[in-house]
Amino acid sequence: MSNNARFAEIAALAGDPGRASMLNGLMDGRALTASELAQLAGITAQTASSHLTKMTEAGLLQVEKQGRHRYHRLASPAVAQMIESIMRIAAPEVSVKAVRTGPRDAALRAGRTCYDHLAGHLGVSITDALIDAGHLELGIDAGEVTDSGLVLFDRAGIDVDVIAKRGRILCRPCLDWSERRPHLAGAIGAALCSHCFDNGWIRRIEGTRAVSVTPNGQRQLRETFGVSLS
Amino acid sequence: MSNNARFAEIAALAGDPGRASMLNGLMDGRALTASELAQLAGITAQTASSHLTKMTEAGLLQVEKQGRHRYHRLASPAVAQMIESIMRIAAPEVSVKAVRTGPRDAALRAGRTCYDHLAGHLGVSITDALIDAGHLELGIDAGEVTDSGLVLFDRAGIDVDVIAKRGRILCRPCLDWSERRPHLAGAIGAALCSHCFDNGWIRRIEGTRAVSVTPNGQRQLRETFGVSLS
DNA sequence: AGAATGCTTCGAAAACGATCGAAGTATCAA
DNA sequence: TTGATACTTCGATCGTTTTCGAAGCATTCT
Repeated sequence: MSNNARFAEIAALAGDPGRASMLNGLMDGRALTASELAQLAGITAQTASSHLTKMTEAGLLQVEKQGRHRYHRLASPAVAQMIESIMRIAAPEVSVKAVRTGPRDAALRAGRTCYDHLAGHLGVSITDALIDAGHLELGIDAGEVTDSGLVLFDRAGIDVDVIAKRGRILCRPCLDWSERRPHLAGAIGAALCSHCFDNGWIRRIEGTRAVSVTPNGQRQLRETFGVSLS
Repeated sequence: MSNNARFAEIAALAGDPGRASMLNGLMDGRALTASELAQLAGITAQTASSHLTKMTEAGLLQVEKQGRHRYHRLASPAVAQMIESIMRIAAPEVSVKAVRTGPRDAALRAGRTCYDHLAGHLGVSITDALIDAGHLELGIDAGEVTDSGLVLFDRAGIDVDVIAKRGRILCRPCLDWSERRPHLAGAIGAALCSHCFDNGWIRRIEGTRAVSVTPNGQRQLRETFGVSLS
């Protein structure tokens, strides 16, 4: 198959509403069953199954069989990045009189996971606080944790040395589609996200990839990282 | 229109072989006419016109009318990045007994432009030379020009200060689909590419985005940047 | 003015892919 | 073993999209 045909094939896979919904649903890095994905996309199990087969064969997804369940997840961070980059083009301009499309959407804008790190107002706020304090440098395409940042993370109980050894880029920016500004991604972004979940600072809003900040989380984020969520 | 529907719409646009060819043809940042794009994609002018209209309406392309010609270009670097990210997923694994699919393909692998910077063996070789000499640090997701690199570029006649002020990321990596390793992109990558063209170090191979290195270019690249093209 | 070029619009034919009901396989539970 | 759940495969239908010939409009050339 020619290179170009394969390009079109991959893009076309993401270009079906049903499949797009499923890919979106997997953007938080979780592995979901075929039924869950079917419901999420609003299609029958048969249709979903056919879609999932195609996407798996094309290398977009990975399946893990576990008893009578089949867990599907994005095949790699590269796939998540592809989805993000499409989302960035697809995200409507944030107009002055932007239509708020409902409470569910508002929650997503407030805070959500993006593959394995934090996004939305929450993610950008944390990122901004780290940059303002000189712990982080972040552009649209590249980023770096400063020495003071390394100290800070270490003090917070996030062992950067261990994380850095996993052969994954430590620190990279990810352009937020709702805020249209970069937030922290990469291994350190993922570690920070886990840390927030593990310590009960944030909690997932059932059935979505939106997250809410607990009162304790709000305090801890302010005290540890200087984050103020307006 | 829901967010998800628009995502699917964008991806579907890239998911047609004809349109994919055209987008690929525009990846070097040039603006091409509708006829050129039609020929490139191997379709009739009518079909191309319909495709181009759709992509322009969706915000993927920009048109510039000039007399009886209509020049089409990618609407933004973000679109180029989206295409790159899809290409990264679509690029077949480089197997040991990879099939060389012809001389035209070989030329592309040897050297080409990628949006506005250099890619292929040429691009990666330059990038490697800069990294080896300590002028550049580059990962898969992030990169930085070192102090010695700044001096080097300045001495070569590339004014980094001026470039840096254009509000574009100075230095970022771009994963090469043929070499599957990062090459230099961002503003400095674009400047370096222009510099090579302007000084006659490289020349575009008519009708493709492949470039050939002139004998003088080969010498200059070696002397200035320590590049050895094997 | 008349002819040629570049491109778009219209309309019809053909191809393709999504969808779901029905039936089949695998796993689990009791 | 029996029944339920999770998922896949098959087959037919139906809607969408691509495609290109033909005709139309705009611009440039002579």
